[in-house]
Amino acid sequence: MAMPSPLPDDLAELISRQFRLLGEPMRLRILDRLRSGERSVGDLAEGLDSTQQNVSKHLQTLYAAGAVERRKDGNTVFYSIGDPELMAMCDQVCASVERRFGRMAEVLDSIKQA
Amino acid sequence: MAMPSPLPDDLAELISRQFRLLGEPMRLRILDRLRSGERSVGDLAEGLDSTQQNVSKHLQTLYAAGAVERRKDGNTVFYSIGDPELMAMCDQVCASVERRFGRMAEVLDSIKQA
DNA sequence: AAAGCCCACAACCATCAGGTTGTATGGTTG
DNA sequence: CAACCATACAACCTGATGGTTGTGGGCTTT
Repeated sequence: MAMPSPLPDDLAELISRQFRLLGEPMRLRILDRLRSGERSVGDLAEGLDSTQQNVSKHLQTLYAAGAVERRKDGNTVFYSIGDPELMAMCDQVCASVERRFGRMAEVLDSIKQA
Repeated sequence: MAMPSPLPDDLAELISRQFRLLGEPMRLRILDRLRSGERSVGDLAEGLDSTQQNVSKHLQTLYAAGAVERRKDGNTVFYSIGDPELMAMCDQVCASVERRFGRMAEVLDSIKQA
């Protein structure tokens, strides 16, 4: 399924919103931690060396977008991956970045040899 | 190829930068117009109902990231898609958004019937 | 019931990036 | 050479957003 052309303004807005969701390092790092299974807010905050409030805020954003799921147990809340498709996209971009850096490394090597 | 876990801060920064590149409606719309072939800056500006300066600025951003290519002919500059992989990602997210809205439509219908 | 823990909400600040306006640069045309 | 055109550059304003701080609200434990 492809994008309709010309891309309507409101659809562009929706798509860009999805990309912006993944356009913050902290959110990517949160999602990364969730790959190994569900985690509590405090657990994430500690592991990511951030504040509970900040992590909670980002989790709200991710949750509102359907990127993560919630499970409440006692007074702790566990979050987990809610959209495997988004994770696949992260992998895809990560691979792209690594390829790009691979090419950069080759260029640097060729310069070094000259 | 998957993301390394735990995701290093600098890699998270690089990946998020890629997502942010596509996180602006105007850039998505520019890329969309380029799907049908190379376009000049003024051409794009007119079609997108924006200013030449604004479109040019976004094109610089896209170019710096390798998302588009430049070709100069006389005193006009033609831009074209530089990274088909990014376009595939746009399609992917667009499809995801449409699926999501499809589900929303279903829910709304079920509510309406109740 | 009192204290403590975990999380969410709200207000604030600082930063960043998109849009606009004005202008410079480089190439073409008369 | 002068006028003109297309593009790029720079300065500015403003809205959006990430991070911090303070606090409130559940739930658990003793």
